[in-house]
Amino acid sequence: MNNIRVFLVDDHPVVRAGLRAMLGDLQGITVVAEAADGGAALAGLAKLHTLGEPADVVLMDLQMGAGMDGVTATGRIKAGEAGQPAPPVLILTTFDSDADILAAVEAGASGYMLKDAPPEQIRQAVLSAAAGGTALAPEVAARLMGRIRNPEPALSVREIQLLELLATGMGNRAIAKQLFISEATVKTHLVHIYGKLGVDNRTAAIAVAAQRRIIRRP
Amino acid sequence: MNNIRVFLVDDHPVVRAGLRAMLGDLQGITVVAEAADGGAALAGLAKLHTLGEPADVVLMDLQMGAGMDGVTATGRIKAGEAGQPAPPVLILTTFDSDADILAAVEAGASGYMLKDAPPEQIRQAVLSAAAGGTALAPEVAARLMGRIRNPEPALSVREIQLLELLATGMGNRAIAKQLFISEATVKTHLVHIYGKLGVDNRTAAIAVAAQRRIIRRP
DNA sequence: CCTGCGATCAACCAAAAGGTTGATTCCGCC
DNA sequence: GGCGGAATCAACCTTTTGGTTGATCGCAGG
Repeated sequence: MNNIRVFLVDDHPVVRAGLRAMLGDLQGITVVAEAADGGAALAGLAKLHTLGEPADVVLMDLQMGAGMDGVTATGRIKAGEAGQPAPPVLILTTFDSDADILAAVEAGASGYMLKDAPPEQIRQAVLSAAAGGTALAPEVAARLMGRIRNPEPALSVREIQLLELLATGMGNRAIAKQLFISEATVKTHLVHIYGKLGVDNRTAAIAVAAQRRIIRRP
Repeated sequence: MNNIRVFLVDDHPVVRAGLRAMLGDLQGITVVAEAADGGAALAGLAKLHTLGEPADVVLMDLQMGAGMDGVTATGRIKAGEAGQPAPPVLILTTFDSDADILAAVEAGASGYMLKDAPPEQIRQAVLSAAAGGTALAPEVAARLMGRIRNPEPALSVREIQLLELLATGMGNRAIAKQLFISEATVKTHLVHIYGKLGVDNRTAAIAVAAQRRIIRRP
């Protein structure tokens, strides 16, 4: 059986319709179900599973809130159901910030594509993911390559996390609470961040991080 | 002739496909052309015009860069070609910041819808725009109402100037030097800015200002 | 002409952020 | 098994910001 069964997850009906139209026309690919958010996606996946018709690939939009959870949760299905491997998750999103990419890869996504990619690229990514491979948009791949090549200040995941909260205007105290750590630790992280970004205050850190696309700005 | 001729403008092939599928099914609506950016859109509109088959509605995504220009430019067609009215422009975007909405309305858009709106709402908006009416997404309408009820204090030119330097990560001392004023004055301005933006520190001010598009971010 | 507002500055105090030193724990790696 | 890096926290100190009060100047509008 070489018909690839795709599960769409995106909160925009327009985008779902687009993907459906775009992928549905292609022979060998069938869109078997859709969901508007992470919760519905998990329910849908479970249902398909019990029907004995599991999806082969999950195509998921990455939103700040529930998106990431979706990936990790999908991964957890794998752990729970021993014999049945979880479908690979292919992220399809608008932004290409380091923070997003790293988070997605770390959460176990097997691909990261941008929404403005040409249809053919998206199709290829789906095929590749279904075959157990990985698929990165050229822009994303380039960014990752750059990260490894440049011994440039490699920020840790935690530090990027911090940076993101920083950019929302939160004070050290608020950040500490949010991350369940002490203010002292926040300050330590900040000192490290400043050092790595070659900067000496939080505002400049945000400016540099945003410019280097370490964090996203909508 | 009651067949509505729609022109799609969106840089995401996925979204264009979605809209095409979503609107094309509906009787009385035909998607006659598409474009990926403002420039191509203008060229396409002109071409349709010379063919004697002008579009009735332009459905346009609003991107930071060229999107807004597209609306104004479309408006300019109207001014140029005396007898031929320009097609109404319906904005369809992801974000609903005050600045975006205001800018769109000011530029002459005849509608502002959000991409996560249900298909039916989008169809209604297209029909309404084609009929010469306006269409606002409920969320957008609510936001506008809120603005009228309690208008946000406008920042002075000087204050925006400050904000811009602020966003580069400069300290008060540096800003003072740059603007040839004293640190005291910088602080005074900042206090005013914080008040107007409803914020209490510089980082949050930048976040809000950026979100409201009060300052640029490349 | 007077009122209001933007821009400018000063002095002062409280709070937050920045910087340093040092210490602990938990990893992964050679 | 030890080495180094990431993450965590504490105590202490300096600098920067934030917040307040009050004052001067110039210009636009009623």
